[in-house]
Amino acid sequence: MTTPARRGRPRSEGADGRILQAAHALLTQRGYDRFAIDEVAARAGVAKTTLYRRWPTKDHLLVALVARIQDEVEVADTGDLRRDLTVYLGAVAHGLEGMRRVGREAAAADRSAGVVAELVAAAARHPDVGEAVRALFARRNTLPLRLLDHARERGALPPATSSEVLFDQLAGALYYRLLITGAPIGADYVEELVDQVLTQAATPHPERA
Amino acid sequence: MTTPARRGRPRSEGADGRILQAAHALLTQRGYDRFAIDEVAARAGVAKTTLYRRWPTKDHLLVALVARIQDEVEVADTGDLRRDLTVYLGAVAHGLEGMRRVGREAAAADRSAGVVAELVAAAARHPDVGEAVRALFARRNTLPLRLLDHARERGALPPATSSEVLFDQLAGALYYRLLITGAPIGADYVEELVDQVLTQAATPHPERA
DNA sequence: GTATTTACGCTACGACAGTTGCGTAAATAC
DNA sequence: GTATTTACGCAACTGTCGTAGCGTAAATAC
Repeated sequence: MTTPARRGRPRSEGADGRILQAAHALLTQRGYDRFAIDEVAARAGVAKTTLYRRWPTKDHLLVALVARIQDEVEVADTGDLRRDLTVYLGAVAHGLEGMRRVGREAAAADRSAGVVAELVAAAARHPDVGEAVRALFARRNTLPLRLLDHARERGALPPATSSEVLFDQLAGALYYRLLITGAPIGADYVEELVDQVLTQAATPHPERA
Repeated sequence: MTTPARRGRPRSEGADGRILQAAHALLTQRGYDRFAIDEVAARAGVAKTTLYRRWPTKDHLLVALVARIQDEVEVADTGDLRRDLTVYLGAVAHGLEGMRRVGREAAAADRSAGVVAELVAAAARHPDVGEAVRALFARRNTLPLRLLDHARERGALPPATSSEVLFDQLAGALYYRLLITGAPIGADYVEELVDQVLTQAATPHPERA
């Protein structure tokens, strides 16, 4: 992994790290719309132009920050689908509730989707940011998707079940509440959601002749 | 509904309409981040300050626009749940795909969530905008929720089913794909989604002793 | 050594959101 | 009529994102 000895002046050692660190501090303190790029640059001890050479817009910087913050969510595959799903989705929901409070006084505790909404908008504004965000989520979702695959293989889900669609249902419900309805997504809701999906999947009833 | 004869100079007749019309035209032409408030005011023939007296931020104006654009989605309750859901969600998905293209050259056709993403961000930035958006969706969702209630009552869904949670699953899947994964939400996907939810709900299988 | 390449810091600038202050217009209250 | 209240238009201003130009610093190529 040695650098192949580029041509001109090398990039300032550690500037990236100092910028991200300063940006992270300001983001968590004030939120996305109330911190200025100029201030990030000043705190990091670099010129604003240097920052822009690395991240061409504030939106790009945001993705880099979120990708950094986002801690990996553990995925246990114990064979108890209900339990595994509840644990996993509970962790996701908890993480999202945390994102909600980034840059707000805890007292606020309103129903805003916070920084996740900004991330979504950033992805919509710039194609390359969108690509990066989608890659982030694709990577994050591989393990839970595999969890559903295994469940289907061992007969815990109907054989015709599509893991992708089922995952859309589960994750979608959480993001829908976070971003659209603003409804809370606590542990109790996650349990109800998983319960309903799996109970549905196990209870026969009329219709569908 | 006669005006109670207010005190001072009345608001300029029709200014609201002209502003909204001008803003709508610019929004559909260029998209949210590439049209300027100054330009809207100029086209509407009012001073910028007059516009700001009505909508305190660009985000507020956006909600007013979307609320205006959003056509009511028909909800048929024929007794055939699968069909009714497919039709309803198909219309919603079609509307969302339309929102995706607002302000973009048709050629682009990328995976951006477009104006919906901006709406979500606007809701996250201002508490009152969030309130308005949530009211918009609550109103929009009453009929489909009733549809699910009826289905449960006549035994087409398990009696323990929560309409709210089920609706989160369905609508959530669509918005999740629109806003997060960028995956298409065409008629084929809607059919697969409804099919899977209802097939799950009708097919017994092991697990859940 | 000199030439070249790439990054840096700095200053100035353009575009746009949103604000402020002020003079004026259009209504009601008396 | 005059006083009061509310809206309007206009112009100037601030804050912030992002860009452009330029001189300089630190590396490699020869």
